Amino acid sequence: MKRQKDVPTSTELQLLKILWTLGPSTVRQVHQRVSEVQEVGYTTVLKMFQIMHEKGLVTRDESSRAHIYKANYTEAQTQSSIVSDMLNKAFGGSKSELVLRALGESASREEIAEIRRVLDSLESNNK
Amino acid sequence: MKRQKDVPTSTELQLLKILWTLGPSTVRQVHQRVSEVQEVGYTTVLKMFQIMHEKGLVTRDESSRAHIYKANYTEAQTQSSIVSDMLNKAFGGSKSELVLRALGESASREEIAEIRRVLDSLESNNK
DNA sequence: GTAAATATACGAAATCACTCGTATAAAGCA
DNA sequence: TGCTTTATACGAGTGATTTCGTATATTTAC
Repeated sequence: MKRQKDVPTSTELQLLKILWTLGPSTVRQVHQRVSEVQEVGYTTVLKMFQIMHEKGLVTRDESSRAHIYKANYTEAQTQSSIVSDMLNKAFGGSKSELVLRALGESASREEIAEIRRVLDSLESNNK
Repeated sequence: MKRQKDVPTSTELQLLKILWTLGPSTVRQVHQRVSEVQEVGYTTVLKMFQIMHEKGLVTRDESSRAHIYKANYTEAQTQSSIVSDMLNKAFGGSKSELVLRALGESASREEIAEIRRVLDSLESNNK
């Protein structure tokens, strides 16, 4: 079996997003951010980071008392993993079908134009 | 919180795919299909369908002894749910970023052309 | 220098996904 | 008729995710 690098769960992704925004952060900093939106215990966030650390989703600097956590993959890398996983599981690898479902029903003229620009740029790069 | 209709798990998706291919089927029929690829107990598949029935992912006809299960959503509807869920969780709703990640690195000229055709067709329909 | 605040570690509970074994009932057949 | 096959129901166990409380250590503040 081809072993896909583990895709982060929803909760993990939520925390990673904060790390991508704030940069390397302490648990307290991240907890404060999460708390603006949702009530959650400090130790819950701590535990999540410990687990994410075990999984290799984050690295940490333990040199000060409050450990500093850092995302181990960029947002782009993580998004690529997620899409690739979904492409295999739900679309039989068909990228055009994925795009069709992403846009179907609700694509604005704006969004379509934006995607054309993405295609143009990909095509000129991959000469 | 906006309640997203529940997205099927990987295992559920695997069984749904078989229903989409075979049409309404008994547990035995689906189990036979799954067994071609992977060893799994009959009652495991049965239980999965019972759970999927509770969740509303499938309906069933109980008029004969062997119940006949039927996917409650089309493959296209399910793919749309999955993409929409992912779009929210990982891409902040940005469809163009999703496309970029789906294609980045590994898009063939072929695939890009196919996606252009999808865009053309969407644009002519949504006049 | 002692009390309060703040840090990590750890264990445990709740829930879900997935697995299967066993009980029981219905059908098929010799 | 009675035995084998085949169906559903149900309970339970494992592993992963997410939650938090408590223990303990360190730092800060008075």
